[in-house]
Parts: sequence; C-alpha cells; structure tokens
Amino acid sequence: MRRSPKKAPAKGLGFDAKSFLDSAGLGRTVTNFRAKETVFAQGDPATGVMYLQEGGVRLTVVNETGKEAVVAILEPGDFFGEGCLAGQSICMATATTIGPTTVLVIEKKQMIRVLHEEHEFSDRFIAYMLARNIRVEEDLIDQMFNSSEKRLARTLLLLARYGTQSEPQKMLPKVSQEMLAEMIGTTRSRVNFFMNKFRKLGFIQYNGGLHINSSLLSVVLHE
Amino acid sequence: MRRSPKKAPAKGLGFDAKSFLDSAGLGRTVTNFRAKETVFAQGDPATGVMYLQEGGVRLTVVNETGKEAVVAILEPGDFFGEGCLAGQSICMATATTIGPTTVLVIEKKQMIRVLHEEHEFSDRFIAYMLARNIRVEEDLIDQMFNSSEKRLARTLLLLARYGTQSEPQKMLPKVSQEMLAEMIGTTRSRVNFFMNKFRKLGFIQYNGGLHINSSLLSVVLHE
DNA sequence: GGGCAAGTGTACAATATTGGACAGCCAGCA
DNA sequence: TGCTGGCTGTCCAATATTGTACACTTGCCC
Repeated sequence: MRRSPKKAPAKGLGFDAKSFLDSAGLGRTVTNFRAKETVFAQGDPATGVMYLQEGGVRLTVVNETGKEAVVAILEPGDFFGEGCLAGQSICMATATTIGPTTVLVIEKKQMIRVLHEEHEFSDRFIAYMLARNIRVEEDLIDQMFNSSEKRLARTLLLLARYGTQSEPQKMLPKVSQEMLAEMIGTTRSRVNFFMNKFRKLGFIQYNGGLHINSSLLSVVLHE
Repeated sequence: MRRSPKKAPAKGLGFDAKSFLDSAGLGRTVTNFRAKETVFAQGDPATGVMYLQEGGVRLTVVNETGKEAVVAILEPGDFFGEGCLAGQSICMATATTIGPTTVLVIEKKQMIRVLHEEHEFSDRFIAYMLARNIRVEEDLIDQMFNSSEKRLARTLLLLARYGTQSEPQKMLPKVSQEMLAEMIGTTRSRVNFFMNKFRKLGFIQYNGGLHINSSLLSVVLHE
C-alpha cells in the first residue's frame, strides 16, 4: 500500500475532503491543535461537522456524578460532531486531541450542500457512518455480553491493531490504566487486576511500553 | 400532525421509499411477514438493505454460549441490514418480525444507485443512520454508566414513548421479563426483582397489560 | 378436566464488581 | 537534592449481579 511520505494517510486512500469544500470558500476552516486540547466540550452548541485530517481525537462523556467514559477514539479520515446534522443543538460529548491534530471544520449548512453535490464526498460520509455504526454496535454487544476481563482483552486487541497493516508491530501509544477503565466502563482496580493477570500469563508485557501478544490474548475472548 | 387513515405512517412524514425504486423495476421486492417470522438470521449472507414499511422488527444477536441480546427494536421508516453496504458479507444479527410486517428489500447494487440519484432518498438514509447512531451511542453510554436498575427504568420509559405523540397513553405491547432482560443485558431474576420493586413503589402497574407512570419512573434515572 | 408451555414470584449461594485507601515508583522540575 | 504529580501494585469490605432451582398461575389445546 502506498503511503504519503509526510503525513499519516486518511483511511479513504487519498481522499481529500478539503478539495470538495474549496469551491465555496466559505463555511470551512482548517484548525490545528496541540496534544490534549479540547476541540469541543459536552454541552457546547453544536455548530458543524469535523473532519479529522491528521492526529487523533478522543470522544468522552461524563455523567451527573462526574464519572467519565470514552465513547470513541478517532483516526485521520473520521468525522465527528455529525450529531448536529440530526438536529442535536448541543454537543453530547467532549472531543479532546490525543496528539498534534489537524481538523477541518465544516459548517452544517455547507456540509448539507456538499453532501448533495459531491457524490464521492457523500459516499465517503455514508461509508463512515456505516462503519462507525458497526463499531458502536459491536461495543454495545461487547458490553452486554462480556465480563470486564473480556472487554479489557478486546480493547487491548483493538489498540494493538490500531495502525492496522501499515505498522503491525509498533509500540502502543501510552494508555494509562485509568484511561483503559474509562474505555471499558469499569474501575481502575479492576483493570489493574486483569493487566497483572494477563502479564503473569504472558499475554502482555510492559517494560517501558506496552506490548501485546495478540494470539495469546485473543484466547481470553473465546473463554 | 396528519395521519394516513389506513396504516401507521413511516417516521419520515409521508416519505415513500418505493416510489424512488420503481423506475428501475429490478432489485427491489416487497415482502410480507406474519408475526414472529425471521427476515434474516445471524450468519446468513447479506444481500441487501431492508426498509421497514409496516409493522415492527427486532434485531437480536447470540453469542457463543447461546445467550441472546436485543440490539434494536425497529419501527416503520427504519432501515436494517445496511451493514452489507459497508462490506459485511454476512448478517451480524437476526431480524424477527414483532407483528404483521411489510418489508421492502432493496438489492445492494440498486441501493447504491438510488443513494446517488435520489437526493431525498439519500437524505433520508443519512438521517436514519445519524439517528440510529445516536441511539446506539446512548445505549452504549447507558450500559457503561448505569446499573441494571436504571437500565430497566430507561428501557421501560423508552417503551412507553414507543408510539410517541400519536397515541400517548396506549397500553404497552406485551413484553416478557425474559425479553426485557435481553434488551437490558441482564438476567430475568434481576428484571423480576426490579419490576416488583417498581410496582411496590407505584412506578408501574400490571393488571393484564403493563402501565407505566413515566414521571415517577423517571426519578429512578436521576438517582 | 388434564396436560402443556410460557411467564411469574421467590430464594439463595457463588461470583463479579465497586469504591476506597495506602504505599511505592519514577520523571520532571525548582 | 528533595518535592510533586501521575501512575501503578495491592488490599479489603460493601454491593451488585449471576445462575439456578422450585412452586405457582394462566391460557390454550386435546
């Protein structure tokens, strides 16, 4: 697979959302963020759709008691904030950058126009929504069927596959046990308990960075 | 709001998917089902997208151990089986009719063509995907944050709102505790326990059919 | 009426999970 | 150097949840 020499490619194989939006020159902005900045916060007015060009974004939600949950981890090529298209007037989640990140902000009105006028763009958006839906449903099913041990195993496996084919064995980005707990929907104690268990069984190691033995760990999922 | 005299209206206010598909005359079929029939089963080859015209459909998933979970309850105007557009070659869930049901089956190729050619249709499909995504995310968050007691309360409240504005106080369709357990992701014992608790507290009654006092029950959600 | 199937009310022991608390490790920094 | 904040390793009691069992009701069919 071909790779751009300078930046991580969007999932869409060379798809460039900006080119579809340039013609109007209005209602779209490219914004750069450093790591751990907030793109939008839960409760903010929802103004437009974001297209993640470079970097990474984490979507989180807090409940009344202040407990936090990670809803999604987004890669280049993903959209977010698309709820406004369905009439949501405020953001249901907080979007935080993971590393240095470039986001294309598309105003709602403009988004609707481009969805109509550009087939390639609307195909891509539909494809994204379909894929995202599948992922969220999988997460829901995982949550309904599986114990926290299995959910942790699944999450680690998904993280290991993060950069998929391109860089199969790269070291995982630093993820704290606290963060894992929020992704899985459990407590840090529990995550710690299972991380140690997995380590003792040789499913994972961590000297400095986290390493995952996918084939061993995936056994956990199947009982 | 205007209502068709004979049949339940699709959510899209008079939207008629069939009219967009008639021009070709190929790759679309209307199929009628009686109650509790299987539209497709988990593992079947995924051939096309379904559009629910009349009736109701329940999507369920079973895991290796045979445990079942309800992923969605669909109303007229909903699409399902759309995973094939994202490249899923087999059905990830089983679709079962709840009552007498009419389904429009749209072949994948035709679906893609119509998405391109008919703006109103693709708008509607996108709107559906957005709405569905929001709902599944809400379910996921509910599952991550809330105890089974709250999840049961939420599910009952959603059921009570089922026919929304049209028929606000109609009796709920028969739902067994077993079914509730599958929707919530817990055991029947637990559902039974909380149903009795809610009944003792006057949040629900069931003499024959189930009645829900939404304003009382919703207190459970907020602690 | 008898039998059956489905759904309900209850109970209980075995686990799983939560929610703290506390100490130790380590990197960055004044 | 010594402090500090962010993580991790460990423990534990209080709850929540599972899984299973058994008796009882009800509607339906023969």
